[in-house]
Amino acid sequence: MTLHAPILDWYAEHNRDLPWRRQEATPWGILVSEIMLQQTPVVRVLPIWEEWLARWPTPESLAKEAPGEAVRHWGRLGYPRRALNLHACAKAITADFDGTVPATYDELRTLPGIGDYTAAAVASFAYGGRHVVLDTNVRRVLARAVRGEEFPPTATTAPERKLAESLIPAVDAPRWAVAVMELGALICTARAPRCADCPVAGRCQWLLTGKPAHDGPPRRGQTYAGTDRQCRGALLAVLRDSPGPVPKAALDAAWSNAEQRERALDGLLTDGLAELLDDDFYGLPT
DNA sequence: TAACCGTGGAC
DNA sequence: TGTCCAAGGTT
Repeated sequence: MTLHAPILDWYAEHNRDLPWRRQEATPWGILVSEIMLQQTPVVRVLPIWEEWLARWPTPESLAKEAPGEAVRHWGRLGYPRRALNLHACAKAITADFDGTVPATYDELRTLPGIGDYTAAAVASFAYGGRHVVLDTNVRRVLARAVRGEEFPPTATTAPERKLAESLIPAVDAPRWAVAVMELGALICTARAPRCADCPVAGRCQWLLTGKPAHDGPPRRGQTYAGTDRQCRGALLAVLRDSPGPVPKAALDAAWSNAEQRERALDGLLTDGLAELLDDDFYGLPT
């Protein structure tokens, strides 16, 4: 009934050669990758990660920069507060950890923007720690293979955590974690799983019971067009694409709905993603 | 707890 | 074409 050997064997043959998985990857590079990968596909992260590590190869090098530079080079990766978080991580690592990315889960959790998953991932992948690494891929694989359900619960539950904990092998826990994640990313996908290519198809409870459809509450999909988020993105793009501060009129031209525009701008200022400078000019945080 | 926080590709 | 979703975190 064990899933380990088939999944580990499958991973050995089919894993992607991602730069943050290579031997020469540093803990800092791995931390940067994990934050960039939050809710963001690998293919979009790759070029930004390469540029980022070339520009800021250490926490100290990023800590010297204005936070706005981190936001600028974040480009269009999305959720730009992650760029601020990464900059704040760099400053905290430099000030409190002597420039070295901390190795323990608890220390990592003290850093901004690092929650349960990211702390476990960095402690595992950068330092070889033994942790429950529970991301959306792992949750989906376990939901299907073990629980026989198409999708995991909306929020992570104690039984899920307990199950994942029980499956961590005695040796090389990080390899197991990355292998299950990779299986979820490449084979056991959300939309159209490639069960024909799955190494545990013969022991997947969901497949063996006829792939029953998800019967829980509908998975809420949020529209994006016309939302405050889209408006914030449009305003921030103006700031990001300008080498210096821009007049308020430049922001006004980027979004027609004035009420929404002002609300979004206030949000950006509150979040520290933008600053009001002299003469009604706005810019990235300095 | 559920809403909020960007963006673009796949279907 | 619009919907779904991608290595989550914070409030």
